[in-house]
Amino acid sequence: MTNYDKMYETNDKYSLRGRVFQKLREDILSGKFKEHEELKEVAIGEELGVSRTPVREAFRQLELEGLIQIIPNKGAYVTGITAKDVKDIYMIRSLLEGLCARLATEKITKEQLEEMEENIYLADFHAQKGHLDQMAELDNRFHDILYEACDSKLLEHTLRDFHRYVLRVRQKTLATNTRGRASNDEHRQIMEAIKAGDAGLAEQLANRHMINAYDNMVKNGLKEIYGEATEEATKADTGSK
Amino acid sequence: MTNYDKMYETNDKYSLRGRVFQKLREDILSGKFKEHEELKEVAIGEELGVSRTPVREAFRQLELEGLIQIIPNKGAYVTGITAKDVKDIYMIRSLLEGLCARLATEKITKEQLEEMEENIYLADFHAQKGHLDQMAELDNRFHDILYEACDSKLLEHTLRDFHRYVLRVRQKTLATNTRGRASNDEHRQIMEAIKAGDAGLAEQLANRHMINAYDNMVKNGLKEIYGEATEEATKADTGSK
DNA sequence: CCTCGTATAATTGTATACAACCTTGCCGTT
DNA sequence: AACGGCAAGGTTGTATACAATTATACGAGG
Repeated sequence: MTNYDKMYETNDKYSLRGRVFQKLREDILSGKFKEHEELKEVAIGEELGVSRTPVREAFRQLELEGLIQIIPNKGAYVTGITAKDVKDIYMIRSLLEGLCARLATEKITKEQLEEMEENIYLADFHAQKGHLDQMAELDNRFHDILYEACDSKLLEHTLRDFHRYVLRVRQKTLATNTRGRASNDEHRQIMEAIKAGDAGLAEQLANRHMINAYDNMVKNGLKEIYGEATEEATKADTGSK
Repeated sequence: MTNYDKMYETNDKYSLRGRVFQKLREDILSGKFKEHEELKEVAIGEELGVSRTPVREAFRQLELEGLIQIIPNKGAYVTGITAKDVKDIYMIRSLLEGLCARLATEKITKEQLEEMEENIYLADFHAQKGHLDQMAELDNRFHDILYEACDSKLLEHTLRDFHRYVLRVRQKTLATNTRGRASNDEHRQIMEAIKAGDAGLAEQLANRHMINAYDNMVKNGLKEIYGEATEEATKADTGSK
């Protein structure tokens, strides 16, 4: 859950710790740091030109976000995502994105709805052109709009957490053009349901959207990529008891 | 979401930072620190006999758990829970506890089921006697068992976070004997559905259980207690822009 | 009497020094 | 050659010192 207010961002923007935190999160999610890689305080501090203190504090945040795992007196390691984790996240997200869409139907503002339409329109264009990077960006933004529109700081923050968490995996699997197009069609349906004020339908569609996204990932070989991460993770665990 | 592994606990148990973190969390949830109260690093450090460093790191964890809010260069303040927050949490929990019960139906172990039965049996006893403290404790434990039984570290951790978060409120509102008894009856129904292997029913019942709990809170005057927290929170926000 | 500015105190942010712990590799023993 | 202990190096944990920022109080000016 963590916190869910704006202070958070200002906090991250203007303090060294915040900048280190954001940098490291970015690097982990983008895959610059690989799974189970060790993060050393001094090395990162030197690289960013700061002392260990802000680095350590950033580590604590990363740990709470689930991106790294800190083993006392030993080190900080990038956490691995197992195939089961991804499955669980999509199960949870399916329900919560549904709830979010339902709430958004009542609370969405005119501006948000317009940005959504624009987003879908643009995504159509990029789908035709085969611009995968832009597609991914627009997909992120679509869900972000939805999160904002539900008018629940808590739900918004929770969904954002989960969304961020699977970014690493999604980058590899959404990169198929056919799914990108289908996904955008589903976005359109959700948007139309919200526009029509049909909260129940919007919920159902958002629900389904997640399930489809997951099914697609499984089809494209999620198992092969992250299937064996489980053993390594457990191995790391036993080492510290 | 935060992290969801066991290291977490060992981490908290054996390090100063961990102990400070647990102590402060305990104190906030138990109400020793009131809402919007300022937490000063040196004062807490002296009280616990540690330096500022572990206190600061504990603060970062508490912030990520949503229990305090850190305003840069200003201070750390205990976050307030608004009535809307509580409502949102129960909406989310309703879905996720349902999912949890559904999954648990497939995955629950014999030992867990037995502990559940014992829990309900004991709660019946304490309900008769009017032992409110024990009732609350057993209620916590019932849900914990369910979280463990769903066999999803992620869902377990997420639900635990939310559950912890509303503890502050629940302490005051579950303290009515009639609700305690009704709640335990609902627990029994959920348990029986799981025992019978009816995942759909278990999900529905757990779903309903949360809604009932929330409705009861509203009836018992949740609004009056936490209604005005919103203004104070926003006031605190604007001060830092 | 009120307002604004400045100086001082208090508090957090960061850097660094020291302590505790873990890892690693060498060496001696078996 | 294999095993175990011990020492040295490295890494994290904690404490403390210093810098930067913010709050407070006091006084000058209107």
